[in-house]
Amino acid sequence: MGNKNISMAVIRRLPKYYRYLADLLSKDIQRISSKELSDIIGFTASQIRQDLNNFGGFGQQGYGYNVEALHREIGKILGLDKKYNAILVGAGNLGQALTNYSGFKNAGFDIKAVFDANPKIIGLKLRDYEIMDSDKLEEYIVEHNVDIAILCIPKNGAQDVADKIVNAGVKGIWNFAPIDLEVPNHVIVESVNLTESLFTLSYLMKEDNEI
Amino acid sequence: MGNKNISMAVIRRLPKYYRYLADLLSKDIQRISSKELSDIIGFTASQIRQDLNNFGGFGQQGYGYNVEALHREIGKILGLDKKYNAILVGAGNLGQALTNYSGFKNAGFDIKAVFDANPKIIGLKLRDYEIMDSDKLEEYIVEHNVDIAILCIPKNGAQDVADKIVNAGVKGIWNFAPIDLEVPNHVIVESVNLTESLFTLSYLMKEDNEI
DNA sequence: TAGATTGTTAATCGATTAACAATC
DNA sequence: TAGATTGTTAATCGATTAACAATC
Repeated sequence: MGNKNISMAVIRRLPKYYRYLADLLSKDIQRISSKELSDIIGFTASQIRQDLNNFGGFGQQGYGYNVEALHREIGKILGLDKKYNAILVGAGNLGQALTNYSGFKNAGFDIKAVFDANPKIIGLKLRDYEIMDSDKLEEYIVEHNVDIAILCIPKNGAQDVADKIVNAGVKGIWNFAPIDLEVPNHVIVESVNLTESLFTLSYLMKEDNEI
Repeated sequence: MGNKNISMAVIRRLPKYYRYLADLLSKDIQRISSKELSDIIGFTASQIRQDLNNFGGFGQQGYGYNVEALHREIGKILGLDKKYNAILVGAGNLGQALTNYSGFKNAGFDIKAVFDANPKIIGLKLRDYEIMDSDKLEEYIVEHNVDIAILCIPKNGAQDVADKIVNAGVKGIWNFAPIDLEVPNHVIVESVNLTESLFTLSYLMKEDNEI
């Protein structure tokens, strides 16, 4: 229950609301109207009210929204109060960078272990983690109740790894491999495709030149 | 000219077409119909034909599309044949990882220099680059005709850096700072917001649990 | 109370899908 | 030629914006 079939367009705006509300909070601003929020966030006031009303009536006529309460509510909607066990697979450059990424704790993701298939780095220390052999992936997932995997591995083999970890019980994947993973319906994949982002920038720069 | 006011929805599908066509090419597949492409890429055949026809009639009735020609054309549409001078600002974990990112050369982005504001790492070697002082940013941009900057810096100060580099002549920014940069109309910003992506994953995992 | 602003319905806009004539 | 499949127009669907009664 609770799911009124919210569109992805709305969902992807939620983190932005959350971020701007945190900014307001840090400036000790206590209330805000949809009009004022519109001015700083760039969505229309109408859209803001529509978006929020998908989840509840958080505002008050004649007053607007209480910044702290709305921030807290959106945090709950985003599931930031939930805790998940996570692992990181692929301790290359990007994987190492993400291991240091502070965002995980805000999202309630607890990185329990780091894996790699390269014998040259297995056993090495990376921050608080000793890099483990990818062969141990399934065993570890089952034993430690891992919910989420962060995949920082090359395109080749990514689907194989996804199959294995999903089989072992992983329910969500933050995917940095440049491939569209195929997973069962109950598994969530959120992909960050750097190449697609870069190519989009390339396209937009070209367009600009042409105008 | 050439810009028929293509929607962002279409633009963000282009890199995906390009990637799937490259896959087909590597499998020596020479022709493909919108129906067959639909089956592997997941968009409807109708959408594929609509998308492509924004840029020209690349197909042939009764035959379909020539994979190699279409791949090449989309590469041109994406501006991958164009060359740009780029710099990377912020040689922290993520900046270091991106310095090693092979995608830049495919997009025609030539990283000319790496900058950081931290005195402790200025002067150190990072791959082929000696990390330069961010104080030299504007001077360097003007002298070396830098078109594009990759920003891997913290939220605080990101807008200041953006203002400076735009002022010095940068026309495009690949932004990893978790902030919506304000830039003049002629400057393109493409942002990768890891926190927003992670929060989206958090939301989707929660939703699934509720169903 | 009067003014402000929400929550929500209705109108508009844009994107996706369906249909089919054109044509290879 | 007959069959296949495009390019393109028309229909549908969904998302955004506008409007306003409800109400704090």
